[in-house]
Amino acid sequence: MSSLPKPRYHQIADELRKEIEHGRYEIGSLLPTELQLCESHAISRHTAREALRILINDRMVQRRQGSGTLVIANSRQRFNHSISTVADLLQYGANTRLKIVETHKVDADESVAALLDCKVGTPCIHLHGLRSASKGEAPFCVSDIYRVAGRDPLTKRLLEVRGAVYALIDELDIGHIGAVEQSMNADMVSADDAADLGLPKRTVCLRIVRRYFDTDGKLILVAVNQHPGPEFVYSMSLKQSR
Amino acid sequence: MSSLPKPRYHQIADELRKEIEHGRYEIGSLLPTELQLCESHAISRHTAREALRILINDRMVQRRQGSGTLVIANSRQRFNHSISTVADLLQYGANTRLKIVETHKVDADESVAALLDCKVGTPCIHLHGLRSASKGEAPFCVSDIYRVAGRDPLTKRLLEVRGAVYALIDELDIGHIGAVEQSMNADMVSADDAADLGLPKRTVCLRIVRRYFDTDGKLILVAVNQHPGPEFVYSMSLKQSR
DNA sequence: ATATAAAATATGTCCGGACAAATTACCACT
DNA sequence: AGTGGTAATTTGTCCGGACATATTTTATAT
Repeated sequence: MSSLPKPRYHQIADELRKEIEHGRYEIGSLLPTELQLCESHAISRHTAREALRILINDRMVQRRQGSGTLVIANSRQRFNHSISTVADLLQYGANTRLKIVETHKVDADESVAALLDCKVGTPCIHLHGLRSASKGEAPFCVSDIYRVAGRDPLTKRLLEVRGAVYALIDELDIGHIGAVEQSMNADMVSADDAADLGLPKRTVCLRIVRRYFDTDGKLILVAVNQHPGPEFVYSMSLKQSR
Repeated sequence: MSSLPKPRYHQIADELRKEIEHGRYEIGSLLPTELQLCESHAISRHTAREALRILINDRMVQRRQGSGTLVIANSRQRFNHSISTVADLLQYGANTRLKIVETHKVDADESVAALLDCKVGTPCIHLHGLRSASKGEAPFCVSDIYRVAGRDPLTKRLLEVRGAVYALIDELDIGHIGAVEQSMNADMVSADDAADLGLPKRTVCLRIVRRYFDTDGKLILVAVNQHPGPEFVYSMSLKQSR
């Protein structure tokens, strides 16, 4: 399927990236000019610019008219080292109580399709729950869990979930988690969720989306957690990299 | 200063973005083809493609060969903010432009005292600024920087800051950063800050508070960054611990 | 009515050109 | 040595063209 060679500009970008990573071009130094790249690689100026644009998108270089292409990082600025681990995350999950309120199959609308990286209309399962510190305590978080539906045992188990779970990943034998991608943004709690939590309608929340991947990098499920109010603070320490 | 007209492709991207935001093109629908844009705006195919590329970078559209340009979001999805080491943070700072709007001495009230871990009434300095991707672009973040005032050279340098800085830590010779503590919560943008950013009053924001410590663990300064809107997403990867 | 093949459509890759704008380098003058 | 002006260099904007590739639509066959 992808037996075709990469586009030329991709190859050149990869080459330049490697050279930067291996110290041929240090941070603060200039890459070859467009014209030099055209000459050294027998390409058009357009192709040279496309290659450099990839490095801009990687946040490895900055370009300035009249000046040149400055190296500002020596590796792709994409996903970076964790500041926490999957084990930490699983421990957090085990220390709180998730009450599953609703479970059903849905056909993915745009937002669910975006979460699960699948096509609109794909059959999915959706678990809706409330998380609290322990039984009897007021919930502090609304959780929505999504997975592409299949005929696999895990989908079946998720559809059968009732009541409270403490360690979702463990109790449902979800399998070995290879990695988790986590993203956060601020938004408003939806009207339904505000009602579930006994909150006014226009309540801000910190929304944390976690995508769980297995050891082969395949997406297992996505969990969307909404923590209402400015009082919920997510803290972490950044280490000095060495 | 920026009396020059914007490049044509920027204008067309802005126009298309507004049309998407106002519902002319719904999520899931197709934008005009390249050829249609060329005809309706009397531009070359190259310029049409540059305009659409801006919308790709905004994460508002996806393009597929043979198919067209699909709307996937109805507002700008601001770039992912992925920081997990001190070096990442310094790099991020160098890649964006902080325009210092206001600098003055204050006596710490309760909230500033809590930030700086000092007593109420302690003399402090406060820098207020706006952060944007580059000169001429709309600010996407309000920054407030605090430090306990002393007779030290750094306090003096901070009080003398004017205009734009790109790498605050480096340009002001702030010294060696040993660690950074970072916390996040969701809140509302203050009325003053909303006005600075040209936003409605009741706009949610992701507030990120960073406390910078030197290598001896002493607090250097605190920066409070407010990123308005649900479009700003902070992401990170969690690794499986070994 | 359904399946398959062919044609049309829409974006992707890559070439070339020209002029504009910003920065750097160089030179002349004080 | 410092300053100002000019020229050279480098990237940015925008035009045009051609062919390749992927998707959608249409036509044809069963």
